[in-house]
Amino acid sequence: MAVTIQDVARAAGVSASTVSRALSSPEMVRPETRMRVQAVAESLGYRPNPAARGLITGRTTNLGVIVPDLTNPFFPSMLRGLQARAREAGHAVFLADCDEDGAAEAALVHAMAKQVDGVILCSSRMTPAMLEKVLGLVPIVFLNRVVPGHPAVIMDGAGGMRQTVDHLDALGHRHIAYLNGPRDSWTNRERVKGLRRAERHRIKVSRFGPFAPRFESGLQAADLVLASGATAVIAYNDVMALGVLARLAERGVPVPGRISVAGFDNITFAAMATPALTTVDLGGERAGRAAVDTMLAVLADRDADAPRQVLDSALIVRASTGPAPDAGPDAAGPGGPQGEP
Amino acid sequence: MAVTIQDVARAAGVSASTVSRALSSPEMVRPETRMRVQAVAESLGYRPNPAARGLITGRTTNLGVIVPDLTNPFFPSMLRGLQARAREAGHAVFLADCDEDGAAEAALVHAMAKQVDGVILCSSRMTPAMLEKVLGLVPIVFLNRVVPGHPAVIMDGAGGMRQTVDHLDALGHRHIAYLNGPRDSWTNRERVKGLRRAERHRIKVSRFGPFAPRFESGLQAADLVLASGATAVIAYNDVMALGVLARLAERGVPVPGRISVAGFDNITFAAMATPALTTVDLGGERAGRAAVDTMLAVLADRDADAPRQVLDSALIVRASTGPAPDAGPDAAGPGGPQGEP
DNA sequence: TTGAAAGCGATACCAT
DNA sequence: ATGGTATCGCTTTCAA
Repeated sequence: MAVTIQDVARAAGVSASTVSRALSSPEMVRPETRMRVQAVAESLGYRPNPAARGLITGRTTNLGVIVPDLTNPFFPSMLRGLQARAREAGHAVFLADCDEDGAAEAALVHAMAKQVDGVILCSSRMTPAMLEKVLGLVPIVFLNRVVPGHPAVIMDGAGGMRQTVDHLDALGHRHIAYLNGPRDSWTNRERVKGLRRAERHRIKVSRFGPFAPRFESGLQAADLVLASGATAVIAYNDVMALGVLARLAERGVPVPGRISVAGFDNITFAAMATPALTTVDLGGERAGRAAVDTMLAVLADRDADAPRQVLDSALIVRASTGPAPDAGPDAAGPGGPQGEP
Repeated sequence: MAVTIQDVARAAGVSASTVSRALSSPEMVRPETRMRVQAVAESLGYRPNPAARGLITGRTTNLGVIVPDLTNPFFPSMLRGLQARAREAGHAVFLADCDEDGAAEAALVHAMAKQVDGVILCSSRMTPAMLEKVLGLVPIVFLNRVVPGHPAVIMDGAGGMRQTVDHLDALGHRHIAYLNGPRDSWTNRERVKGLRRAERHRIKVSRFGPFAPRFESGLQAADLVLASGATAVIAYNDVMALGVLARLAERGVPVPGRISVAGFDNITFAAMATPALTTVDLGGERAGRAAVDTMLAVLADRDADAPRQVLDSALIVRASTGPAPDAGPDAAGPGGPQGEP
C-alpha cells in the first residue's frame, strides 16, 4: 500500500516521532537529522494520511461547502473564489449540491460533519427548525443568510437594489416591476428591503411572484410585467432576467425602448445577451473568499463573537436599461442612457 | 465533543464491538440487542466517524473529482449527475477546480489521494509525464479522455461532429469552418476526427485556432470565419459559439441567413441565445453518473480489465443553423431549416 | 452471540 | 534532541 510514517522512520534510521516532528515542527529537530528525514520522506514520496492525523489533532484541514444549485452560474463563480482561497490556506473542499432542498441540505451537513473542520452554507434553504438540529454539529459559516448569533458573509443585496432604483429613477421611470425570487429566500427579502427606496422617488412598484429562480420563470413573468404597464423590471437574479429578455424578444418588444430590464449577480452570460443585461454585481468570487476567511477566523478562535462581513455591491449598467419611454429627452442626463458609471 | 461508539456502547450496556456490528452487520447480532443498540444510537445521534473507519477498512466512501474550470457551464451540469449518483451510492464528493492547469491538477490528485477511494478526472489537462507520476496513487477514472489501459467514460464527440457535418451538408453548405479548442485537448482531437466526415460530402473545411475555450475566443474567431467565406461555423463548444453569435450580431451579420453557427455541450444558455444555438448534446449529466458507476466497478474489482463506457450524442437543431445562402430553396428539405429532428 | 484486545497511521506527552 | 507509549474512533480477529 501507500508509504507510512513507519516506512520513513525505518529508512531514515529514526523513530516515527522524529519523522513527525521533522515534517511538522522542523525547529524541534537537529538540522542534520531533519535534512536526512526530509530527504528520505521526499524520495519515498511520503504523504501523511490526513485522516489519521485528523483523528488525533481534531483538525481535518477540509472545508465543506453546500450550495443549492450548481447549475445557477452564480454558485460556480462563488466557488471559484472559495476554492482558491481554501487552497491557499491549505484546506481541501468538500462540495455538495442540495438541489434547493433544505432537508437534503441538513442531511449533507450531517454527512460532512465529521470529515471537515467547518461547513460553509451558501444561500441555505434550511428552515429554522432544521437549522437548530444542525448548528451544534460543526462550525458553520453562512453565506448570504443571516442567522442571529452565527457568523456570516453577506452580500449587500439591499444596497444593490437601492442603486438600481436610483438608476431607474434617474432614467425617468415612474413605475417599475420587481420579480420575487424563492418564497423563503433571505436574499430575496434583502432585495425587497432595498426596494423601499422607490418610495423616496415616488416610484410605483408592482411585485410579482414568488418565482423559482429559473429562466422559465422569467419567460412567464415577462407577460405579467408588460400587462402591468411598468416601464422597467428588476428580476431577482440574472437567470430570471435573461428569461424576461428572451420573452420580450419573442414578442418583439424593444429593450430598453419600451421597457428596461435589470438583474442581479452579474453572471457571465448577462454580458453575452443582446442587449447586454444591466445587472448588480454583488461580488460572488469575493464572497467565496470572504467566507473562507471568516471560517478560518472562527476556527482560530471559537469563543470570539460571531464575525459578520458585509460586502458591498456595484451596479453594472449595460444596454438593457434606458430612459423611460414617456420621459423627456433629458431624463438620462448628459452621459446618455448606456454610459458606464 | 461528538458522540462516539463508546458512548453508545455504554448507554446500551454492550461493548463497542457489538455496536459496530449492530450497525454494520446487523445479521451478526441478536435481534433484541440489535434493536436496543440501534435505538440508543439513534437517540444519541451517533454517526460513525468516516475517517476512523476508513483508517481500518481502507475505504473512505469519498470520491474525488477534478474539473478544469467550474465556470464553464458544462462542468456544473456534469457534476450534478455525478454528485447525485455518488450520493445514491453512499459516497461524498471532494471537488476541486484546477483552473485549466495540468500541474495544479497533479498536485490536487496528490492532496486527495489519501482521503478518497478514487478520483474522477474530467477532461484532464495533465501531460503524459504528469499522468505517469499520479496513476499509481489512487484508482482513477477518466472522463472525456482516453489513456490506454485505464478506465474511462467518453462522450462521443466524433459522432456528434459527424452528425453536425451531415446536418450542414443537408442544408447545402459546401464550405464550413471549425474553431479548435485548447491545443492539447483530447476532446478537441475527437471533434476533429469527426470532421473527416466532410470529405465524404466534398465539403471544404477551414480550421482556426487553437483557442482557449472562452467567449472571447468566439468573438475573435467570428471575424476570421467571415473572412474565410465559409457559410457555416462549428465551434469547439457552446461558450465559444455564443461568442461567435455575439460578434456576428455586433457586425449585423444575419444568422443563419448569411452564416450558420453550431456548438457543442448544449449548455443552458445555448437555448437562451437569440437565435437559439444549434448544439450537440454529449450527455453531460449522464456522463457524470456513468463516471461514478465506472469508478464503483473499478473499486469492486480492481483486477478486472479497465472498463470503458462510450456515451452517444444527439444533435439538437435550433435556429442558428439554416440553409446555405447560395443553396437552392430545397436544400433544407421539406421540414424547413429549423425543424427538430 | 458477545467481549477483549489488536491495530489502522499519525501526533503528543513523558521520559531520557 | 530523540524514543517509547498512549491515544484518536473505529473494525476485526480471536476467544469465550
